[in-house]
Amino acid sequence: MNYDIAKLTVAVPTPVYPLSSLSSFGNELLRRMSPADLALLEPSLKRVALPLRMPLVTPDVPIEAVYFIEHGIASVVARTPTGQEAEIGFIGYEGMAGYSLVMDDDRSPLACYVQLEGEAMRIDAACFNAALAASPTLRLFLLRFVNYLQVQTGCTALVNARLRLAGRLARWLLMCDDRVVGIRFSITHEFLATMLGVRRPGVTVALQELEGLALIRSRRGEVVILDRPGLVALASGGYGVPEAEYSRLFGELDSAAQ
Amino acid sequence: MNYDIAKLTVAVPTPVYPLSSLSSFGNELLRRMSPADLALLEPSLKRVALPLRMPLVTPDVPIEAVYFIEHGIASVVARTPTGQEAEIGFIGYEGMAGYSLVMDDDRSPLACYVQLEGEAMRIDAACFNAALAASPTLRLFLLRFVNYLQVQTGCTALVNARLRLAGRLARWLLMCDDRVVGIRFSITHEFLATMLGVRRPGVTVALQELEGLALIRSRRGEVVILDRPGLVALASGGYGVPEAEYSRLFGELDSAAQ
DNA sequence: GATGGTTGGTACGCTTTCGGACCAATGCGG
DNA sequence: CCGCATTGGTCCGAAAGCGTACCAACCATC
Repeated sequence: MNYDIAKLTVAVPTPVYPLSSLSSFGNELLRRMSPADLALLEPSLKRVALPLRMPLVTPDVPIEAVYFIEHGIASVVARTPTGQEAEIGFIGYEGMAGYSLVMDDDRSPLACYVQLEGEAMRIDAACFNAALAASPTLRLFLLRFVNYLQVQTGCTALVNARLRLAGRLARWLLMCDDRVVGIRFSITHEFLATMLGVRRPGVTVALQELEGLALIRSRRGEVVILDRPGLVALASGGYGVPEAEYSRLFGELDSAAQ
Repeated sequence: MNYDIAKLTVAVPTPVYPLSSLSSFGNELLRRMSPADLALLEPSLKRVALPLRMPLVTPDVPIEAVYFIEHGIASVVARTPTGQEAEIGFIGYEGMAGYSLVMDDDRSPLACYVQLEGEAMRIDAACFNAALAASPTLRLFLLRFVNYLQVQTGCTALVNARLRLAGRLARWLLMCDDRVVGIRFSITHEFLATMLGVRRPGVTVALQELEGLALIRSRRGEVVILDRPGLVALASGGYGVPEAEYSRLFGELDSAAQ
């Protein structure tokens, strides 16, 4: 476990908005939306656990609920009919799963499931849609996240086409590090191979390469980030664009706030 | 030249809506939006030529105008700071360039430019934003296209990770074929290499492979599709998901209507 | 502390793709 | 009709990654 559950229940700093005594959320979208929009959602939000591999969106099935992630990581995944899959979106406490509803659709051909266990604020699709219908500003606000995710997915397509495995792996580790408390996280080679769309032994070798450069430290089922700038350099431009986009759209992430 | 300019000026079938005498558009979004929403946009729409390589969206620069493509093809392209690029979105008469405005953003880190010359209905960003502000239904309608494009980009990321060059090339040719009148189009190997993010000689070899399977016929600066089902099979699942998504969101494309 | 499932490390030959270079064919403009 | 830029075809060695297989290390459980 690489985050502190206890932290979720401790006191938070002085509220800025009247409502914020109720809005001690780890999720950046909930933290940053207007108090009025948050008030619309809040009665229907329920804190739920996100166990490993829990499906949040099932392909071509109506979306049951939206999840504002508090911590942990969910991946948006595309699959070929033959069962090959690759990660095309990476969502942590800065985002939400089930974003298709924001675009007035009720389902998606892409899957989304939990990759690093955590917690989320869950809201039923019906309640969420009602809030969207009631507040144009809520939809516009959440569309910024959709916009960001589109950029992120585009960059994933770019690095998949252009970068070698070590570079793609470095990017993935950086994105994971951005969304996790602390500098280490639990992850298996097998899992990384599925996400990156490569062979498992390839991941082993690539991790060794990164470890040889003293950028990470790799243990059984665990990776420790040692040198972020080094990883960014190795990702050779594949990391940074979506992150800058998020900052532009939402302001800087306060990583200490998580 | 692989489309018929003259066709743009000939009479169209009997209108369904009162407005449709004015709405003889090749663009599917303009054809399918509600008459009221079309009426909002129509006074500001201007038919413009899309010469090869014309930039429609410049990265990190405010979007000047939205282009509803009548024919021809625009590509959304992601670039690394080092200048490597790859195509992450493919837009023809079924879509629009400058879609970031629909998500209430005024710019994008992704470039968009013309890859196959054609024509578009252009509308100034300010006019377009005014129409969006005036009509919630217009935004919801165009969000379906954003949704579709997100799926398409995701599939691009998937095939870039999983498919070999011949498969990715087959997918690209199919997508091109879907958006072009006739079974042939003008394209250089160099250009395809840039789009797919590979070496130019690699494209030459892959095209020969497809030609050897009698799926296409390749001439200098031109490709002819001979066997669509064969290409779909070779793309091994990489083609079809976004296309089905478009049909679900907008109904079947009437390719004869173009 | 034996057992068995999970996870990680390694090896092998093979295919794909790369990077670079070079030349041939094409077709346009003078 | 010639010259030249564009485009396409080919070749080379090298690197990356694949598919497969096998074994070692680790860990939970009994």
